[in-house]
Amino acid sequence: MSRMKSIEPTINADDVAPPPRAAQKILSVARDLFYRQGIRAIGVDEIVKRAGVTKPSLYRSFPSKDELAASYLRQYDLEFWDRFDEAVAAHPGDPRAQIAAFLTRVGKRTQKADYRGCGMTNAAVEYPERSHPARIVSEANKQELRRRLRAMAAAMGAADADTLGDGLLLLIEGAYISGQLFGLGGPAQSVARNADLLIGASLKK
Amino acid sequence: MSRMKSIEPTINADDVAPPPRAAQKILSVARDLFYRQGIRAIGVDEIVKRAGVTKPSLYRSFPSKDELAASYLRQYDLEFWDRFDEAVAAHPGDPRAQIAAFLTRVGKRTQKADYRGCGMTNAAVEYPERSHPARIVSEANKQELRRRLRAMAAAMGAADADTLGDGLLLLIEGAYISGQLFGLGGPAQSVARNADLLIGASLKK
DNA sequence: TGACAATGTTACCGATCGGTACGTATACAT
DNA sequence: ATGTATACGTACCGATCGGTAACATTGTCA
Repeated sequence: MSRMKSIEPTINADDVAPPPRAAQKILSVARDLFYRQGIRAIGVDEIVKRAGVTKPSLYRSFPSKDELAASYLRQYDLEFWDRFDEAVAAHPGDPRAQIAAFLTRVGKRTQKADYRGCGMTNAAVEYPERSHPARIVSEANKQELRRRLRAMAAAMGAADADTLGDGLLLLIEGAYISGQLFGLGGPAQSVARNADLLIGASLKK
Repeated sequence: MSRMKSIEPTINADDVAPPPRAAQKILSVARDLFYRQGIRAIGVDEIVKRAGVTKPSLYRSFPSKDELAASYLRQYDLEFWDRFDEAVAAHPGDPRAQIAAFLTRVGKRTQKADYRGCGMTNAAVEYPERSHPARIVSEANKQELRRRLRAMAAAMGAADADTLGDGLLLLIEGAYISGQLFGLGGPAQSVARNADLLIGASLKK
């Protein structure tokens, strides 16, 4: 009720977005809290408090907390593939360089102070049940990542493309976890170098 | 520390400080539930119910749920190094074979139906706060693992031992996570093969 | 047997969990 | 103005969270 700042003369001309303003704010806050603290660690009360809204607003835009978590991960999925495709686009037709570019960036990100790993991976750890909405999004993302890594390994001319693709996936997941386990100076900073060594050892002679 | 399992029916000569029977049962049940479902997902009520005891029994043996979780991880730590040292002892003086033996077993375990990854790693994901009792145990375990892997890499004669040791750690953590993310047929089954390729590529020529 | 300590039990605490019934404020078309 | 639809807020729900006070039972010694 202390919303006395109606200095604005008429209606806001810029905010023409049809989806409820509250939903966007809620998702934005939830994304931040879920990633940094974990999904189970954050209650809906804290989300709505920090978003400056109330609970019914949350439940009008999202059917449940679990679905809100799934929405957070769907957004995370989009941003993940943006980053991935950015590395791919930077080196057309050169999958080895594409991997190197992607992993160099991953390695750098893991060295940042507030790094908390991969939101997808973390969610899967928090929710082992296969049917959980958040986990379904997470599993789909990882399946697709595996598919693409194997395809890139094949394009590199690996002797055993599936094994190399899976090896790269193991290194990536290891970097995500190690990045949040060890802080600065952790093993994750060497992920690009190790991946390149593994690739070199996996190509057809 | 009186590690003899005496069969004497008389007084317990070895077990000088008899840990309460209830405490053992509680820890056993907690270990199972924490590992399979996650620590945050399990309440103390469920633990005591399944253990056939009541809550005060739990809180007389453990100061808090967080400390119970830490105790679970301390036990996990012991069993982990048992498995690790078993692989080491199987191939004296041959660190490359030791790693191969350990990772072959890890790869096999990840293919079991109820595999839920590494309890240490999972706990660290669940509790990002550095000061949490469970996370402290987890971090110590991982630091030690890193130290030993780097030492083994050096013993193998790696060109860059620290990088290889860290690469092996990334593969291992990746296997833990991938094992629970993808079920059967996941990337984790190739961890030993990929590790061997990486080792081969990292030795001094 | 009696004394004592360890262990187990009943019943309860305040706080927080995810979720909802229901009334209110605002915008726009008629 | 008035109807109508939509967005938002107040107040509350039962269940469960981790944790505890007070009491009953048990086993082990002298």
